[in-house]
Order: sequence, then structure tokens, then C-alpha cells
Amino acid sequence: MNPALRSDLLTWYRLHARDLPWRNTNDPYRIWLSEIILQQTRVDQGRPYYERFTERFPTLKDLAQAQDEEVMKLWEGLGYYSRARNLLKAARLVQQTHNGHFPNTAEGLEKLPGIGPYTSAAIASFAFGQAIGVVDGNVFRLLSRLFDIDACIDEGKNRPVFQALANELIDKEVPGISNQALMEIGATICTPRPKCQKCPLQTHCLARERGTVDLRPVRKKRNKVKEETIDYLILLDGSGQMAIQQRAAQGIWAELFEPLHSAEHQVQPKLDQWHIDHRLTHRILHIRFQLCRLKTEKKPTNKHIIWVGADQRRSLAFPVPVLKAFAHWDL
DNA sequence: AACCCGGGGGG
DNA sequence: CCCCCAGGGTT
Repeated sequence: MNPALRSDLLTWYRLHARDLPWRNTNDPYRIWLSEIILQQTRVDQGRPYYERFTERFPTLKDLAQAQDEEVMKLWEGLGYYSRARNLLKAARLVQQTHNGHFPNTAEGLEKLPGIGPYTSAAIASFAFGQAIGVVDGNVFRLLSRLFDIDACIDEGKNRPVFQALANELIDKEVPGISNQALMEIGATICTPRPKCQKCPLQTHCLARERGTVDLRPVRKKRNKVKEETIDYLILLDGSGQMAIQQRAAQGIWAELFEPLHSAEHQVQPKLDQWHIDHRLTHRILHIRFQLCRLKTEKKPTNKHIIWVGADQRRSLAFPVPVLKAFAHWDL
């Protein structure tokens, strides 16, 4: 590995790294928390969640003792809710069976729920200084270009190729910083539409030399995304309570709470199916969302309906813009 | 290996 | 508006 490449990388990082709260700590708990929040999530979106979680649960012990509902509520709007469930599972597991100490190797960390190859390497290198490469989407893209790799990044059999390169690139003196630097370039410079003129590694970049930057990384074709529409009925009683129900245990937004809604699997909204009791305040809200496939679901039945006030801490399941639309549902 | 699981940003 | 992005778990 070219030593000048490593040196250029670290020099650039020390000058240009964003100041992020989880970079100012060595606490494995906070580093783990940040990594779970940042899975499939941009920094700007995840940061406020990190702030709220660390404020409410400053230590692993605090989180391990939390109620499931409160954690789900704090996760509301972030998506991929199984992350929150696994977060709590892992917190209790580490607290109870590891005496509150996270495993200090990637191999040990990967046994915890919600921690896979990327996250285990991230925690192991950031918190414990293990010299193992982090291979997330940013690093896949950066390595594909830097070494002009034509192996497909979303085929599992090619992962070892990228992992080996990431391992080689690590500066053994500062494994964590070195990994952070790679991801930081991927996130800010070597983006899908790269800013090569600003890149500290441009003189080392094989794809740039060969003019193949726009062909990297190589990726499979994506599945078409289906669109679904749900009509939500925002039903309020005289005291400002809203009717909600819990979703089914399987499928999207599993077990989260939501207002009453029309049957799913319909392309066009069918507003006339509602039989509205005009003694109650109501409004109908259309939500469009995208997903690949949606399992069939029973229609709402009255026996599952509960009424909650705006101050109660139920977990809802809406996309953030929709939540904002009736954050105060005593409209 | 294929599929499921949300939400947001940019052109 | 359409297209793009991305870890871990389950099947």
C-alpha cells in the first residue's frame, strides 16, 4: 500500500473532518448507539436522535432499564424500527451477561443483535483500536474508484475483496481515525456524484486516471418500487383524544400504532368506504409510501381501537412530514 | 442469494 | 417528479 496515500488521507481528515458528537468520545456505548442510528441513515437525520437518546439514556445501564415503548417513541420517524428493538435487546444482553461491558473485538461484537460486519468493525476500531477495516456503502464506493474495481459491490462473494483492501489501508497507529477518514471522504467527496477536484486522493485514484469514475461502483439493477396509498382517518373525540390501533406483528411498521385506516393494497383511495359518526371530529389524511411488497392485512376492527391524548407516549409509525402535519392533533 | 425493512436528498 | 442511497436479519 502506497504510504503517501495513507498520509494524504489522514492529513485531509485532520483538516476537514466534521465535528460530530460521537467522534468526541471513547465510550463504546455511545459509539455503538451512534452506529446503530446511522445505519442506512444520513448524519444530518441521525444526529438529533443521537442527542435525544444520550440525553435520556446517558449510560448503557439507563438504556437497558428502559421501557420498550419509550425507546420506540424516541425512535419514531427514523425508520427501520427493528433497529430500535435490537438496540434494546443488545443493551440488556450486554448489561446482564457481559457486566455492562461490550465485547472488545469485531468477532465478539458481531454476536450481538443488530450488529453485523460493518458495525462490529466500526465499534471495534473506534472504541477499542482494533485494526479492522470498516466497509460500509461509502467505503465500497471509494474503494471501487480508488482501485478501479469492477466487482459488483452487492454480491456477497465479492465482499472479501473490499474487506482486504480496507484492512490494508488502515494506519495501524490510529485504526479508528484511519477508518473514519475513509468513510468521511466517501460521505463528503467521493459521493455518488463525486467532487474529484476537492479529493485529497485524486492523484492516487485509478478510476480517475482511467476515466471510469462514473462506472464505479458496479451495482446490480434495482427492483422496481411499488407504491401504495393508505387513507388514514384522524378521528378525534370531544376531549381531543385520537383513535389509534396497533398494527399487525408482521409486515411494515410491525406492532406500531397508527390512526384508523382504509384497507391497504389499493391503488386509488376509496374515501366513500368510511362511515363517519359526525358526533366526532374527523379528517382524512392520505399517505403515499413506497415499498417493495406489502403483506395483506386485516381491516381495522373496533375492539382493537384505543383512544389516546396528544400527551401520551404511544409509538406511532408515520413518516416525519406526516407526523408534523398533526403533531398537535387537537387541531 | 434473494428479499424485507423506512425515510430522505438531489437533479 | 423520478431516481438514488444503504446494514442487518430472515428465508
